[in-house]
Amino acid sequence: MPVPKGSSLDPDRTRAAVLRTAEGILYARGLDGVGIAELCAEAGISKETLYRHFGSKDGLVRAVLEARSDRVTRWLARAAEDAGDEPAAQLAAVFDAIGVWFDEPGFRGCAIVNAATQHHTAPASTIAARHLGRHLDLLTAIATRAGAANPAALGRQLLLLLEGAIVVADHREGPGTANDARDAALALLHHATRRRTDR
Amino acid sequence: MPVPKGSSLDPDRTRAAVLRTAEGILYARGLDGVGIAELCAEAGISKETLYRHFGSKDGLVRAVLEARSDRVTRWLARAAEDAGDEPAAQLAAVFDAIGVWFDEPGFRGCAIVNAATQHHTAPASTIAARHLGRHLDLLTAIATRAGAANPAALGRQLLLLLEGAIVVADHREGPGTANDARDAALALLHHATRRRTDR
DNA sequence: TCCTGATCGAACCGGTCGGTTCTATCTAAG
DNA sequence: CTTAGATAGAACCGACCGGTTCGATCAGGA
Repeated sequence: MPVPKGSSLDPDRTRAAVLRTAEGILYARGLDGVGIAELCAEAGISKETLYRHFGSKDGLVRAVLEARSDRVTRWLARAAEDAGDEPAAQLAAVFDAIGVWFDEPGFRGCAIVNAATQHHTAPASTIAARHLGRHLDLLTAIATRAGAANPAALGRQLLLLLEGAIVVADHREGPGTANDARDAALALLHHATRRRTDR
Repeated sequence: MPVPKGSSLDPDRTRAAVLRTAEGILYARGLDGVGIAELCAEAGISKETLYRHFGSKDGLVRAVLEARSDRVTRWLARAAEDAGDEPAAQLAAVFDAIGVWFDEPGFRGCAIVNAATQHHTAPASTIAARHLGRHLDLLTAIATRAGAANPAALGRQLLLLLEGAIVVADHREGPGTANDARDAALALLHHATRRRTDR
């Protein structure tokens, strides 16, 4: 038996389920590649219910992107944590994690960056800027713990590798992109933490 | 006096002008952000003329992206050539060139990659893969001339920096992105060409 | 028991889309 | 001069869009 017409058993559960469904479809087909009618049908709710929950398609997109950014950020931070206390190991773990992601079926690049590319305006662009900032924070923290001479600069360089790897993995063949990024990241880390007397 | 109704003075000129106009609008507003009616109006041609020249909106997009890829590729290669014979100087020149590009008003990231992100299908994705391959060729050539131990690997790493810089410059504030990429690129070059005995 | 509110399903709205076709008109070649 | 081809401009097509509204239906609380 499908869903009856009356009140849902749990509004928060419904909302979360809608977000999860919409996230998958919007990621796979793009922000403009799917209409709200189809999103509602896939999520099993009516347009009126979606409208009350999210106000508009833009509101739904905003909620989806924010949830996704939160989850990705936690996922990367967790990957670093689980790699132990060595900064170099943490950095390698981050790039190994995205390597696994690249190989997953349906990989289409970073959903938040893609959204900002499609709608170069709020809310997507705002969320994307914050999303990159979160990645930068993680990488800069690793650079700091590694004792880099200029942790902020190294963090920004590592961010370039992270985002570049996602773009290249999305638009080019070849499974080695994450490994290339990891090698480059470790080389930069090594370079930035090298003692002056080693030169 | 606008354009009369009869045959154009030069079909090739007209086609090139349409491509130039369409490229600017499609880059600024996105593939789905503008209809062919507006493109025709801006280019000063009728829909029927555009249809005969390009067959469809997809055909127009393909022609625009191919022209853009050709031009960008020549522009980067020229930047490297003009920097002299030193591989390190050529590499720095490439990233300095994109730094100038980042600061131009209306910068919106790489038009080809953006298009492939919006329409994750042919022709955009095909052209994007080839576009990245062209960049890779240029960077690998520099790595080879620099005497890198593994020029192919270094080229791929440099490509990550190039594409990452474009993405970060597009979606984050701050004017130093190209400099960060250049510094990282030179560090990687240095690392890859370092003699074993220097370690 | 009887409301109140949430929900579905469907119809509807104005607008835009890519694409097609028609006619009047102009140019350039024969 | 004649004619074949290219063009502008406009109407038109079916489809889809995001968003709104309405009635029927159902659950849970008073």
